[in-house]
Amino acid sequence: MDAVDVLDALAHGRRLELFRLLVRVGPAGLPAGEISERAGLPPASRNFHLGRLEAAGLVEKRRDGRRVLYAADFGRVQELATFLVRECCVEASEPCEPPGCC
Amino acid sequence: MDAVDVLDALAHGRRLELFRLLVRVGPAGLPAGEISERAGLPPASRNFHLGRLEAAGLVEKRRDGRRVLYAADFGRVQELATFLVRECCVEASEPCEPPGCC
DNA sequence: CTTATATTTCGACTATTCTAGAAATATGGA
DNA sequence: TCCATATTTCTAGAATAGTCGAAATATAAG
Repeated sequence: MDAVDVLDALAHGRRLELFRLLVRVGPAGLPAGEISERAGLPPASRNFHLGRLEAAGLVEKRRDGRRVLYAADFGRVQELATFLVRECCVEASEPCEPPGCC
Repeated sequence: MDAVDVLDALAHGRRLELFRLLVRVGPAGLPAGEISERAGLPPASRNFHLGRLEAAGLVEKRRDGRRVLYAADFGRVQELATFLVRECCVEASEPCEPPGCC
């Protein structure tokens, strides 16, 4: 996993909004058109951002007739969090007690 | 918490490297000069990036004599992860089973 | 006060990302 | 095939972020 790609994909107001929308909707996902409506994004911008989320592995797309559905990939977030603190305190001189760490 | 700020702060190769360095070192932190050495970053760039991490609440700085020590704030990462999937599947039509979610 | 060391701020240049209209492509139905 | 609808790709200008040398600022010790 390239953590920078995942973080970069989420580090944008529009994309964070899109991702959280898909998280709320669940595995069923939403068609691209409805995503545009609900997020107030023109098709070109919507595709630009969904494309980055997809490249980072945060959303998956599948075709359903003439529509394309996008859905969030939840596991990716968990992976990310564990990666960030993976080597916590390995170089620390004193024992490490902060919460969410070791 | 402004999740975009936290994500944006981490969504950069240099900054991710800096943060993980401070995570490894633990709460004791490192002086700015040593951070420059270990990360191979000139002072101006180092400060630019540490400043963004600090603004996002991911690192804290404290003065120690003529040095300034930077240390990671671990809790922030946990907060971030729970925020990202907080409203998971609240709009889903079918029950939601993916791992790391509901 | 003067000097040496550590860190921060300034400034200008380069590179990347965002945005969205318009054109192109794909699908399904009559 | 022809048409309507859904989505993607193209394109170029605007906005934002990154880089780092050099100057400015802070701190401690003699």
